Amino acid sequence: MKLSEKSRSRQDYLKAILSLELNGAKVSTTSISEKLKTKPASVTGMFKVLSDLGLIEYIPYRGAELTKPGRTEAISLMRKHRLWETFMVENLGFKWDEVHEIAEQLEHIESKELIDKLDAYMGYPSFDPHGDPIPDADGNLCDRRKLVQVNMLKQGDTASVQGVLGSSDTFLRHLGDLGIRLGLVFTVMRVFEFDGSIQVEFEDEDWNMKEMTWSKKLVEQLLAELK
Amino acid sequence: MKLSEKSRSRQDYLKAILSLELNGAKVSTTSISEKLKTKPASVTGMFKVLSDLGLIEYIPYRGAELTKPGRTEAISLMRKHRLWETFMVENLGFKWDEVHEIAEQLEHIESKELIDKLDAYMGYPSFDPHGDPIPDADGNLCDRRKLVQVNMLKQGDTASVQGVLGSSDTFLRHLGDLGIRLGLVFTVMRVFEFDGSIQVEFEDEDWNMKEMTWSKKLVEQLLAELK
DNA sequence: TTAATAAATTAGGCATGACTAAAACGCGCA
DNA sequence: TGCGCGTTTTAGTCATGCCTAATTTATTAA
Ligand SMILES: [Mn+2]
Ligand SMILES: [Mn+2]
Ligand SMILES: [Mn+2]
Ligand SMILES: [Mn+2]
Repeated sequence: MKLSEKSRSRQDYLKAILSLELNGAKVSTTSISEKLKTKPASVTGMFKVLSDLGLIEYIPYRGAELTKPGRTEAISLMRKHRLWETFMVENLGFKWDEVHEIAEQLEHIESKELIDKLDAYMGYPSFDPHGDPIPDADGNLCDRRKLVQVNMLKQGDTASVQGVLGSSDTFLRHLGDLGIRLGLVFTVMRVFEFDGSIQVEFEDEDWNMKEMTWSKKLVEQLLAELK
Repeated sequence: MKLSEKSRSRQDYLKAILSLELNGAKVSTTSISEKLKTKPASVTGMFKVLSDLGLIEYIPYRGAELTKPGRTEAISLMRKHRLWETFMVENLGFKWDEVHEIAEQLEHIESKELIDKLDAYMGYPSFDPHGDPIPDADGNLCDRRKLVQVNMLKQGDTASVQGVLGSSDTFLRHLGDLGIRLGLVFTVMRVFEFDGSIQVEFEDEDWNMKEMTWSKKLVEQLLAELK
């Protein structure tokens, strides 16, 4: 077995494992195969490779866990992913639903100098366009901003959109269609118990006050910061 | 054979073929294998693949030639390579000898939107940090700036450093060691017939006039624009 | 305690893109 | 015309990472 080899595939597995661990979920071959759109049998094979490389602790039929080096690598990938996303949105003018797939590629560029200089160039941002925290150059990961799901808000609350749960492009695109963007300040006018939807009021791009009703499904995935 | 597949390997072959064609050299399996640090037998294999994909015209024992689609793809790679190099030097503060290897990775990122927005962000630069022209979004490649090799200059000529021949990192690093950078304005004081070296005068970073003797090997690879 | 079921692993293949060694080719020169 | 040598291709392997199908294991319910 050739040690010390990096590869896009291995790195995507490490990232997927980290993501499940951060959610407190069990890292099974099935859960990983769903995330990466492969098959459980393929995951078993990769678990062996990563285990031989010392990047995960793998007990057959029991699941996997990142080792110190594995976690370091995974966090570095997360850092790169989020910094590139931030660059694309803040500097290049992409919308927040357009950058995930491209960052999925950019995160594999091997150069610590590059990512650290990009970080400095942007002034060391703390959060990516989806509200997720960006690990610093030493791999320190701060908590997600103390945000609340919008469905927890009560009538009269004023808050600003600061993130989303998950990273579904269709959801982000839907938000875009409705004119919901990061930083949008809105006030909860009414909460409908019947279907869990809420009526909100906010200023649109043309400075006009606008009323809108957000569905239960939408507000459950939308994160905001209370004013 | 799975058509329509992109891959880093195939793309590097296309770039290597384009580079040889632009130099007017014959595209043989040996020449490509030297450029890519593979073996001629491997090149034969890849020539077949690229030929099946319609990206090159390949006649066994005769060599290869880019087709229209192949050339388009290769020029797009060249565009991406040079734009990323420019970004790293102009925006991130890299030196011109540090960016080639990283651009070798970045050029494979698949996203026309990304590279076009990066191009716009930088104000549509025409030349990369090594003086090479950057193809535009439609694949139009203008000529290299009409530069002269420094060994062709005569006593009393004043010129500015605008590029290098080839892309050897050791050469670029050597230039850096001597304080020779893009845009440096210098005057030829003497030309030594004996060994082809020339004595020049220029202002260093601290605004002091500085004299230096450049070797024949150095000035042959250094390109400048006459004032 | 055992049987059924769901999850995970093994076995066997395939595609890509490298490699080495051996055979075939093509071109210049006698 | 034909020989010789350097170039190129072919043949056969290997590593990676994916797949499907068959088998094994863990867990849960009877
Ligand atoms: Mn990725
Ligand atoms: Mn993100
Ligand atoms: Mn490359
Ligand atoms: Mn260049």
